[in-house]
Amino acid sequence: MPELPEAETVARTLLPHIKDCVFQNARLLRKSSLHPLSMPISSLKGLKVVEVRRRGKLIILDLENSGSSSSRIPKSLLFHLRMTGRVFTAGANREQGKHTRCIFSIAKPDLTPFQLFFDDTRAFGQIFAATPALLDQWRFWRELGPEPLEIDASCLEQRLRGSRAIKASLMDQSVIAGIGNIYADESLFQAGIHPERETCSLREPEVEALLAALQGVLRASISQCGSSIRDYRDANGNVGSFQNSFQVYGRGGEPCVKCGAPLKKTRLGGRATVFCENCQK
DNA sequence: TCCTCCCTGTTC
DNA sequence: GAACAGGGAGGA
Repeated sequence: MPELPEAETVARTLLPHIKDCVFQNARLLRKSSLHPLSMPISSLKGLKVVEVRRRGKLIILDLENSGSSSSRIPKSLLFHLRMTGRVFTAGANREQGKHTRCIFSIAKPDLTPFQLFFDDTRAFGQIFAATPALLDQWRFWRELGPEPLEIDASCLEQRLRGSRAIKASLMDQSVIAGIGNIYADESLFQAGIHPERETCSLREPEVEALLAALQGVLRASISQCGSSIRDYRDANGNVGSFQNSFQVYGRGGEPCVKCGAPLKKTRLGGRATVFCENCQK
């Protein structure tokens, strides 16, 4: 389930492959894999990749005109991997797979062209070719919250208003960006906070502990190239290893690493939720 | 604010 | 052959 650390890892591993490469042809194999607000992918032809970065769970390729003519409006290509999306490069001869949704052919000037694949088994992921004006029309983008690794506790406290369950707030991308089910459960456990606590009931030290846990878990996962449950791979096809460090996610019924009591598994907001009733209040 | 749906492979 | 995995859109 690609969340912030996985998107960060894909962006980092993709960059050296495609920096300074120019988009040529593109083939969209499943219409619904293109965001409805997106420009046609053919409009990327002739654009050069100048940067690959991440915002929340989104992977963003910044593009600019490779020639001297035509418009200077910056464009970008965004990937949202959702659960099973994968972005990777392959040789010019690689055939489309069963779950390939889009193929871009790209090349560095005067070098052999190759391909940028977007595969997605469950087809929830989307690509979005955009100008800044188009992105502004996308409500999700407009309302995307701040990066959790760049905020302080007072900022988080301000954003955690209202009476919702804290886990629902953490996973709300307009509150903070990039947190999904795995890192919400893991950070709440580390901070000793019950996932159903109302956000407005959290005291200042608890918010500080929560942010510290969140940032610690995200940084640790990034340093281990993310978590691979089954589908996730980086741009080189490698798995991450943070799944070996999970303390609660996917461990319902197993003993708590802190107190030994069996971890409780419930559903919260339609999502599987695992926590320790002893350690999380 | 909460629920259902989208989608497909895996597990029970 | 049903349950489950789950981010976000859209509706109740």
